[in-house]
Amino acid sequence: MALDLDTLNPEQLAAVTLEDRHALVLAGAGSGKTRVLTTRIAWLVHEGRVSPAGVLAVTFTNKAAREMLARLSAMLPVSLRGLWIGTFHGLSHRLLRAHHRDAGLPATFQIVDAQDQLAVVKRVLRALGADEERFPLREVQAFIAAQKEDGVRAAEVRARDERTRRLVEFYAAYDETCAREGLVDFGELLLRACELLARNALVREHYQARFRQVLVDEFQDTNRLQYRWLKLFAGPRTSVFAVGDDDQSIYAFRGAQVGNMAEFEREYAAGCVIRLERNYRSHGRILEAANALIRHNRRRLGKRLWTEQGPGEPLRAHQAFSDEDEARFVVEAVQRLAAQGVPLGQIAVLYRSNAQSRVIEHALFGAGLPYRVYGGLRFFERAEIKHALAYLRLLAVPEDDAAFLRVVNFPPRGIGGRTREAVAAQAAASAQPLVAAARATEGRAAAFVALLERLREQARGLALAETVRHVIDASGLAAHYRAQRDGAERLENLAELENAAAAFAEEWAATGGEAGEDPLLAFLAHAALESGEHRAAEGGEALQLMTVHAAKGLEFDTVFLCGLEEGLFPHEQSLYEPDGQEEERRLAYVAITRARRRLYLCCAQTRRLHGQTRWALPSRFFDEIPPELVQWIDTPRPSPARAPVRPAVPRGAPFRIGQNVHHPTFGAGVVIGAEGDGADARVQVRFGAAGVKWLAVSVAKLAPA
DNA sequence: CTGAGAATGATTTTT
DNA sequence: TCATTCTCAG
Repeated sequence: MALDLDTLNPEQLAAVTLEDRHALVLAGAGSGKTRVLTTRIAWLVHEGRVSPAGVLAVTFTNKAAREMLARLSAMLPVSLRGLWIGTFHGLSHRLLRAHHRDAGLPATFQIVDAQDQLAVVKRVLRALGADEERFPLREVQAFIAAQKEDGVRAAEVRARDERTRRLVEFYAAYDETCAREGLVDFGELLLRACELLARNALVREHYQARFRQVLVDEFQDTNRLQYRWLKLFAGPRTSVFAVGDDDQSIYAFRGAQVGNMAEFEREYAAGCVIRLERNYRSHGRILEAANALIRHNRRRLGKRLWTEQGPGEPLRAHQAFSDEDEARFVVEAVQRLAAQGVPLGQIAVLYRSNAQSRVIEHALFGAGLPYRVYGGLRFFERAEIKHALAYLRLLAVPEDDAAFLRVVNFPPRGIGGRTREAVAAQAAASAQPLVAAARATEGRAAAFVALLERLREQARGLALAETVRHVIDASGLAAHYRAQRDGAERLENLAELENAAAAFAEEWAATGGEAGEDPLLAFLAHAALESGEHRAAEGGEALQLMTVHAAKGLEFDTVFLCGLEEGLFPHEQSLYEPDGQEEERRLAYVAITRARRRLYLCCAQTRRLHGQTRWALPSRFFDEIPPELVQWIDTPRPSPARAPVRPAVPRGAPFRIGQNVHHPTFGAGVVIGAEGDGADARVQVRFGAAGVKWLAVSVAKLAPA
């Protein structure tokens, strides 16, 4: 695959060969987005407009970064050394390793994933004697992560109430702990990188002068911090090429700001917005359904997909009596398709929430149909892997308290809470890391430290994979799992970790790595930043089961979309979130646009959820798809959904639950409750910063938003 | 310190 | 319903 511009459509070509300026590319589903992005880079380099070292290409996933790099290497005969391509986190990590002193980090700083972060938060809350009833662990963690995603440090949080002030204290203490122990969480990677660039003019100017072309993929998923990150890398002579699709923004709950697209257009790309609306994936009816559905969203930049393929088959819809019947319907339809020769790997079953997979799996298993479920724990997130990694971290950084606590008693060696508390108290009193305090004790804790020191001594001079092997054996992990009845799989995973280390070391040697860096440190960072793909791969012999979120970016010949019911999809939780309904609709849009040829839409009248049987109406999304596109199977078309899950506001009240509203003082909010009617009507509204408030409809200047 | 039962709470999760 | 987390007795 050389650099081939002839097969690009006019819009793609315009984007690829755009003059040197900022641009926003609105790339619809299946419009050849990745191809445009990679061809753009190849074109810039090929034309001599930029050297590979002048390119910064940012993605969200490692998979996307790898794919872009692979395509680029195929298109360009030149060495791509010096090209910075990777995830926001991977690139931030690279920057921070190179400038750790300027960033105020130890050379051996460790990356903690969400799991590790939770453990640190827990430790901090315990140390502060926090009321864990009032401040659940997960909420505190979410608060800290959300603040970082917004680029806000503890000292900068505008705390209006007592509760927030307390949360800020936890946030500050958490950051202090991380700083003391040399730990950096995902948000911190980006925040530190931003602060480094913002404060250090020398570093900033160096990178701004170097990167003449900045390209961003999946721009609709960027959060506030990532937007800032991009602005800091983009100097006065840099062109930013942002590619995204506001209609596929489905990660607001993780801090993504769809508004970044409009903001970017205003701030950078004014007058240079290119729309890729020609779709190469789906048949006409599927696109029409998607277009019709998404038109119900109000906040859009606007886009309408089209295709030169014919209309194709009608969409098929089915309302089953129960979730089990729904699963049976899927199984029977899949069997018919399989009999027609459709490969199972080209069929996907999508659902809103993971809990739905159980029933479907059960039915598939009963029918003997092979399937693969995506989601769940990934390789580097498995307990046995995290344990092994903790030992490795302790080799690299003895003073890593988080790692210490994880394995001090694993495998069990009789060091319980009592001993740990004593060691922790000693460490706190002498302002030392836990290892140092433990070394000074008599007994088991000291013996553990001796074990660590022995391991470190023995690992000296060993290759990375040998070190991993040695640690697994000499730490007692291998023996522990060997003795367990169901430890075989865990042992296999540990063996796989050794393989992963070997593969990593080889890759490391081939690319040279960063000068002077320790391969063990690099491997640990790799493990944290790339927790192992668990997303679907093309082909295969098995049916693919996954959430709609996990399906983003993928495509299948046939898609079954299950559980299209009010309360499930759109999910009832979304009623309480600002713009929740629109996000759910975008999610449905993503689901629909995954299908190439056949799309089945399923719902059930009853569903077992949390042990109870619940009744549900067909999703409102059915009403938003033109009926002439849909063929109902075995079911007369159900009556329109309309009725909300919760009772609506009493008669005559102008607001419905789930509705977005605006208040002159509190700003944007969403109606989450109501009582009374007429002159007494009151509504409960959740505002962003101001929190939840009850407002009298007749008094408050509340307007629909 | 450890294992067994109770309590809990339960969308989505690229890094 | 069910999986994970927490508490308490041995």
